[in-house]
Amino acid sequence: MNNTSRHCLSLLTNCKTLKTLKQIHASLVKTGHHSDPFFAGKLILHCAVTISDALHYACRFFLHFPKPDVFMYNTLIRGFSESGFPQNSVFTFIDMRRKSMVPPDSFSFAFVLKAAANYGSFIAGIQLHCQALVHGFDTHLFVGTTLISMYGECGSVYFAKKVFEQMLEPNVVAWNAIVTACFRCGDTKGARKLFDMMTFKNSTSSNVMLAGYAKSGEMELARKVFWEMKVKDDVSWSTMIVGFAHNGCFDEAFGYFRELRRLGLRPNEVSLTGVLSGCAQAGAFEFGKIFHGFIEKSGFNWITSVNNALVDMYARCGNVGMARLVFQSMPHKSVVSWTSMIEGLAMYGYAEEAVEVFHEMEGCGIRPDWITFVSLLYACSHAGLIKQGCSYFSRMKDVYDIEPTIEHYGCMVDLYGRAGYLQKAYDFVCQMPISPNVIIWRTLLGACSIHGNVELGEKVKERLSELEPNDSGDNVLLSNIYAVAGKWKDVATLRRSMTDQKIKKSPGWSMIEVDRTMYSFVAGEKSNKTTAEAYEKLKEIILTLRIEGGYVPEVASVLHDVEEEEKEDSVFKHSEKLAVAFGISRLCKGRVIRIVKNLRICRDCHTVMKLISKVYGLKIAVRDRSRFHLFNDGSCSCKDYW
DNA sequence: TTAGGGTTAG
Repeated sequence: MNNTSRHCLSLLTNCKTLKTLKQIHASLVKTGHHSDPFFAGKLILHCAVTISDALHYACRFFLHFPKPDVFMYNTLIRGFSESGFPQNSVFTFIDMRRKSMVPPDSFSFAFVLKAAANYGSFIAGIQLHCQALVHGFDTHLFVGTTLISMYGECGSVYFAKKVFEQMLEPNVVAWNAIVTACFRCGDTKGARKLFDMMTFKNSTSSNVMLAGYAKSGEMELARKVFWEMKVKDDVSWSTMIVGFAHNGCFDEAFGYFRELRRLGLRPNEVSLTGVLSGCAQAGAFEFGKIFHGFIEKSGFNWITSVNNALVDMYARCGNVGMARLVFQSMPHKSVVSWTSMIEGLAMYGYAEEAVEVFHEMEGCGIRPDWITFVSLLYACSHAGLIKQGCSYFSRMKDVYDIEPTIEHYGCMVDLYGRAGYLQKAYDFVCQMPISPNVIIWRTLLGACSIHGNVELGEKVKERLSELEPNDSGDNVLLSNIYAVAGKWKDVATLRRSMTDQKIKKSPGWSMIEVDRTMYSFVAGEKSNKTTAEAYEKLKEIILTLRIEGGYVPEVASVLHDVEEEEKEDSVFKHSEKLAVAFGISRLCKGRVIRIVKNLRICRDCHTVMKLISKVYGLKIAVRDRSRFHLFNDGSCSCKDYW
């Protein structure tokens, strides 16, 4: 290789943007390197794999190339697969064999099988398996392992085991692959059996077990394997931390993170995104801030995934301003960063801002993906932007060629339903090209509950009962619809049938962080000291609100047909009221009160929060199951539309 | 070629 060639190669390797890539391409043409498959292959590799928005450039270049070799084909197959177009990988593989008569090598199979695994296509996978048989690659170590992993992803542990059994001398990687496949297909016992049978294990083998147990929610078994491991690498630690966070064990996640630091080990970006995700789910703002400080100090603040997790954490912990600051200071923003910001703003009802961010994103040349549109439509539905919502729904298909998924349809049902166009929402569901799932019907039932439509509510509940007969939430929603309409007989019948079928209402809980401890309150629970303290404070607050704020309890949605006074008593037990009372009693003045709740906030609690914010001059952030409510000076950021 | 992470409608 001469100096010019070496220079071209180094330019290609360091190229980061499509613009410089085009310049390098031009210089390759000048020097005559462009028709050399080696350089052409490298060029495509960088277009397709390294630079996110340059795949189309790679395709154009590839199509005009006179005789692409197997390396070029493999690169394009890999590029399609890694950029989220797995079907195109398969088409390219077929083209390679049929049109160009280029025989595939082991890499071609490995890449294309990974693509088939990515979109979980068992049919494509089995056809590729046949091809591998024809070319004699099925017992090849690399290809065999990818086949096992593909069958695992496609849910066929039977075929995965068959491939494994036919391998002549499976190495530790193949063993790890078959254990992973068992876990993916839910065969936890099979995975354990194979793990115990392994004569040689590497650190990945144990990490596979940790990940498998963590994904099946078996954290105790994961913990056992973890502490039995002689050498724990950073993947082992991050698997545990993330595993705990995903299984709702936030204290454990934070504990393992602390232990990791106590041992003098440096956490990696995966552990950090894991703990941040834990903070986001739990609403642990103070913890989140500590991790942010650590991230700044230890230089993780240039990593996009860590910043994305920070944006999400701040948004979900009630501080969308900080989420914005982190977002603005990010050195590089991916589609996930933009989507997280849109989603964050949408949760607060700041739909106009969310739409603005979306247009800014388009202006930067970032292509939105299907999740971006879910967030954007969510923003519109939660703020009553019906026209815009409809227009983005069609824009998604017409401009970006993104096929709407059940999630997008769900947003549209919510958009119409929440705004009161119940018949339109119902017709929309009936005309959907995808068959509606429980969530779609539940969204519609929720809308019927907001707008008090008994007739449609009953019709929708019937459909829900066919799909999921024993859901407590659905029964409670219908019961509320009856209660608001004053149909106490129907309420009683429904509640009797719930008792008969042993359907229990899931209790409402709220959490609040005080002095870096998370306190949780459950509706009606009076067993401990903190709850007693909260009840005492709440009594005093309610009295103040009655005198100074003119508060009258809204008890319409209380289930039973009982006396008004009893109904009042029942709404005073709501967990978010207890949490806010506890916050007022314990937190120093001037601090924002942040509450996380598992159910939707009720109308009476919403009123109380608004009044507290005015009478006590406090800012309160309540995250309910679906969105944020920021109470300040007597009003809420949701503009009472939720 | 095997293991860990961020955004997903109610």
